[in-house]
Amino acid sequence: MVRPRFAKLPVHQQQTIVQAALDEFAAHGFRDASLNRIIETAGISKGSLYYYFDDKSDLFAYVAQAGLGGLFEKVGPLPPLDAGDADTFWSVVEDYYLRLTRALQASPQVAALLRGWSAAAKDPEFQRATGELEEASLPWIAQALAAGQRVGAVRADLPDSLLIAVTLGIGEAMDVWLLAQEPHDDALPDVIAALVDMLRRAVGPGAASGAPG
Amino acid sequence: MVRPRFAKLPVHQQQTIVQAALDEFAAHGFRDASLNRIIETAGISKGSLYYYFDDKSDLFAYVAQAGLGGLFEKVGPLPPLDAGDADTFWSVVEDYYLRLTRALQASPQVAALLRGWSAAAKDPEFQRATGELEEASLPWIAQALAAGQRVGAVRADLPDSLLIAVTLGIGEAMDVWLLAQEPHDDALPDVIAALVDMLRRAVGPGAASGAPG
DNA sequence: CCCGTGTTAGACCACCGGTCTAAACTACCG
DNA sequence: CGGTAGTTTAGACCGGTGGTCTAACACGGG
Repeated sequence: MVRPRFAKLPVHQQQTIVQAALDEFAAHGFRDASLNRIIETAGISKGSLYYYFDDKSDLFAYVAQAGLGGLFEKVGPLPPLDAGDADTFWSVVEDYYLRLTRALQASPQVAALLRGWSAAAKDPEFQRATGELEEASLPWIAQALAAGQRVGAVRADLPDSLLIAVTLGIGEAMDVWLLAQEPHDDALPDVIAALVDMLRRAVGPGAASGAPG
Repeated sequence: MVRPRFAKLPVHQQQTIVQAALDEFAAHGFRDASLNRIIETAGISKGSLYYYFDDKSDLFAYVAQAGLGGLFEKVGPLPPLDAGDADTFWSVVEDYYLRLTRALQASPQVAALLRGWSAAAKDPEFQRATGELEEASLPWIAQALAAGQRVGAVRADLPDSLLIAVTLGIGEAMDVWLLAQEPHDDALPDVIAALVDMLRRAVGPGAASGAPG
């Protein structure tokens, strides 16, 4: 995190570097991205890169943060989730998820970046750098679930950590599956609805099981 | 796949190599495992290793196959899933999942191996070597889902690929969460029941949603 | 002019997975 | 027993990686 220096660079040079890194990370993922290729594309030396960034993870974190920032700027903030009843909660989730998906489809490089993220997320050194981002998103999801519980849209009979884990797991499965599909834009709302409904079934209240607990 | 040669080695030397590789892969995952450390631990030269195995992935595939073989030997084969009704299907799944989890808890190294597997599964070169194993397990899950659909235990209104993706996602989330918990062995059945119930809610038939489609 | 500070270039390091060749070992055959 | 063909081993070597370090450069102020 030596980025104060980086901010003092001329903007177009910042953009050159960030763009080169984004290209490389999006194309090859975190681990297979090559710093040598990045500096070659950006036209800077290795010394300069390490003058502005701590290491590879730091660079990735910066690029990812920039990408995510642009994304959420387009999507807008998440509306309050506990303003209505359970149905409202889930329709807000569905709507927001749809907008997020559309934004991601419009920014395929950012989407590729995030895909590579989950692929490398187990790397401990990688976690250290992106920890802030993940710590920012994990309570985010915890808060959403808590809001859901407040309006009776999310079950409260299981540990929070389990609900979070399953939500993340389903979310990742959805993302992977969505990315593998061709984007039939007109069919997307129905698909998203089905996906969110699956999540609702899993983490919503009410039993689907016929077997006695 | 040069392993015919490997089979001709004295058994204890095979074990030495496989054990060294298992230790390394379990400790560091696929990508961060070092062949140099493996050959140092096993006391062989790099030339020898590459005389018996094509490359890193090949070695991993062999070790993983051995580990999985031992695991399923302990757990036994999956009972037929389409012999009864929907409740039977899900109770068989639950029972088998419980046994698998217990076996994994008894073989933490194999568990670590599998964890590292899913982490590196996106690596294309890695896929090539473990392709046989994955191709053996992926239709496995597809067949299980198909059997569930036959007895009305699994919904049929969504694409198979989506059901598979979500099942895998929930499964991985369960695994991750289970691994993060201390193994209270007596509470495990209830936990597994809750997890399988979540899966059943998501991919089972019947609507949990109150919102109109 | 000179100096100090901020910046850059790129040689260098240890390590990686993988290749290759020459030596060593083994086994068979005359 | 000697020679030889085939198998196995050792480890130097290759291009690449992320990361370090130092010497040079640019440049503003006294």
